[in-house]
Amino acid sequence: MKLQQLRYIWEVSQRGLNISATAEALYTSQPGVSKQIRLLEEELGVQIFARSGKHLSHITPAGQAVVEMAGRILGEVGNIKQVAGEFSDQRRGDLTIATTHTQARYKLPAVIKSFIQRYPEVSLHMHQGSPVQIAEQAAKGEVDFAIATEAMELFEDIVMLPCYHWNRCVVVPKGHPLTKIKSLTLEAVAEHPIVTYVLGFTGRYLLDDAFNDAGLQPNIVFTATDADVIKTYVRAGLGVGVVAKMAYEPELDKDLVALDAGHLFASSTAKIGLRRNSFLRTYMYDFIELLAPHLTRDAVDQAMSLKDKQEVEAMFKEVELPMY
Amino acid sequence: MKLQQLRYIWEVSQRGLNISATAEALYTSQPGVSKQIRLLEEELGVQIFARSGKHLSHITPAGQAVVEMAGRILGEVGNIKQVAGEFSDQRRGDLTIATTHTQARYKLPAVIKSFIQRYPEVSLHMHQGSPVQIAEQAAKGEVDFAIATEAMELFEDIVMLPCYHWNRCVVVPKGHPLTKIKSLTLEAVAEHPIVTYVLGFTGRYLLDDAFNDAGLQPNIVFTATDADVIKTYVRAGLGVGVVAKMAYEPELDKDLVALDAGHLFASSTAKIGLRRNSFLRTYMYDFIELLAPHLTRDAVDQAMSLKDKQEVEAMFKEVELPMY
DNA sequence: GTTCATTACGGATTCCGTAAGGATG
DNA sequence: CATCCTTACGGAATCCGTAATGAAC
Repeated sequence: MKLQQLRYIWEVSQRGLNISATAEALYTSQPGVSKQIRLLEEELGVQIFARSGKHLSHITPAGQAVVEMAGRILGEVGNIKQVAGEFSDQRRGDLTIATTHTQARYKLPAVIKSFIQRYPEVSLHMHQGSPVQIAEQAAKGEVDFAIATEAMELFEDIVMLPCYHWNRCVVVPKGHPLTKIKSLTLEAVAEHPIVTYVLGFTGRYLLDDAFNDAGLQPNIVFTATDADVIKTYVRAGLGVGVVAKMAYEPELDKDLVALDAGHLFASSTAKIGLRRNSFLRTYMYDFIELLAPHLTRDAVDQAMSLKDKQEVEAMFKEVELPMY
Repeated sequence: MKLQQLRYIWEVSQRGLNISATAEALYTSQPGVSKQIRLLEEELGVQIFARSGKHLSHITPAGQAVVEMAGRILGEVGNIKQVAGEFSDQRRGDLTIATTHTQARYKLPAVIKSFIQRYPEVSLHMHQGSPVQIAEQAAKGEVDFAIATEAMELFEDIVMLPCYHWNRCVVVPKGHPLTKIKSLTLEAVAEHPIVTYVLGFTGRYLLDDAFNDAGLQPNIVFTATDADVIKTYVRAGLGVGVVAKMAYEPELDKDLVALDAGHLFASSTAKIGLRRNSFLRTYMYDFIELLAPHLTRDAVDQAMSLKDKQEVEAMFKEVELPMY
């Protein structure tokens, strides 16, 4: 049995049982992968993948179990490398973060600026994607962190730590009728066409909930995955925008007015997702603490050692998170 | 990084940092081991073992962490093999048990007889040793089970499941003065020279405790690690024997008399020790259940998933174990 | 002086990539 | 017919064992 064979079956299982795609992703030849898998199956005396003719059709029950254990092994191998890196040079290494537009664009720049000042030799990689993609990458160990507001609860292997709350504002062009009202209400907002996030992004569902609960049927004329696009269409006069408050930048958005809507919608919580049982480098702990000062090294370690998500939630129940 | 390299550093760390001994134990050449370790260290960029000249002097902190993770990886590799064996043929495989003389000689024969009837194709290996050796073998994964009365609590990675209680009897030659008393007391026993187990074996410490608590100073003239030897010296007239009740065999020991001493000493509990996180074959579950009927597959799985020994103890608190 | 780890080197094995073949949908 | 897995084969890299060297206790 070889580590590479385990890596092959793991990757194949993660890529829809496609050996060709796996070989390409691992920068090797496809017959090589095919052969090593076969060798492993022979050594173990069980089929891992069921073939229909020359195509892989599904994973056998035995394969299911083996692949799962292979995943754990590969995780530990990654940990060994991390530990080795940590001991060989505290200041060097890689940090790979997957996050959504909202975080990448409005919240993370400041954090990253501090971080690269402190760790100039760590090479930083950012992956942007949808909440589901992000969480998946973290669950598979492709990235060190996932930072998002939603979807991370879908993966069992992820520990989610709450970072901060945030809420929304309504952005309108200067002089818009809504700027004339003294206190903003859902009813007032619902009278105008609305431009906001796509479902599954940036807490969109909380917005729908609020209107539903108030018995209102808002006219959502346009949805986008990020606030930059939304603001563009608000400028074009398509409607009023509902975006994260932190997406309003006074400097750049002088032509728009932001009306606080924190009292209209339930607040969302941005979380950082870490793969369970992963070893964290010192600079990773420091990054987390820069992002969310209450997440000290000790707090992170403690949360990672808990068994289920409910215990983690309970652990942070009393903590006062900042609101943006 | 290769699995063999991990196996090498793991074995070296377990064998007092002796590469030669490790190479021999793994049936390979010592320069080969030396080289692979060096290659791994180069790849990881950290020293795992500190050298003083040409001797390994100690494990570095980094090495400590790496070796620990290597151990987990090797454990999972073993599990993969077990799973594969389970799926390829339910009836074939290996079962390796480490146990003490008392269990091997008096309790296990019946269990094993049933077992080999049910699983004639499983090849059975028994390792006999001291309680500490046994527990260590189980902790390292060298054997599937450890069965003993003591010492297993010393290893963090072992889950101990209580199997049955047992207590002691006093064996004397026919016609011995003790056979004349109507109810046996500690005081009566203490008046004679005693032959019993050595410390660390078969609950010897409970025997000392009982005499101490009664303020008695017994005259222990001979100790052995097993009851066969003890009985031999009782026959020779050296003294009265204190042995496990199950060690008295009416058929074979017709020349001796066993006097029940269950009321004089606290009872001991024989336990089976399993390595945490290990995958068990179906026949292993069946073996355990033959040994201790209350340890069903579900009960074992449940106990294995518990975090610490105290929880396991609590789980079996209410269970009535047989007494031998 | 014995034990023990490293270096050097040659043979065998293993691994990997290219090219060709056959099955599937 | 395009996709995809398997087999076949040759070159390269790796691994392993023997022998020799050198340091430590």
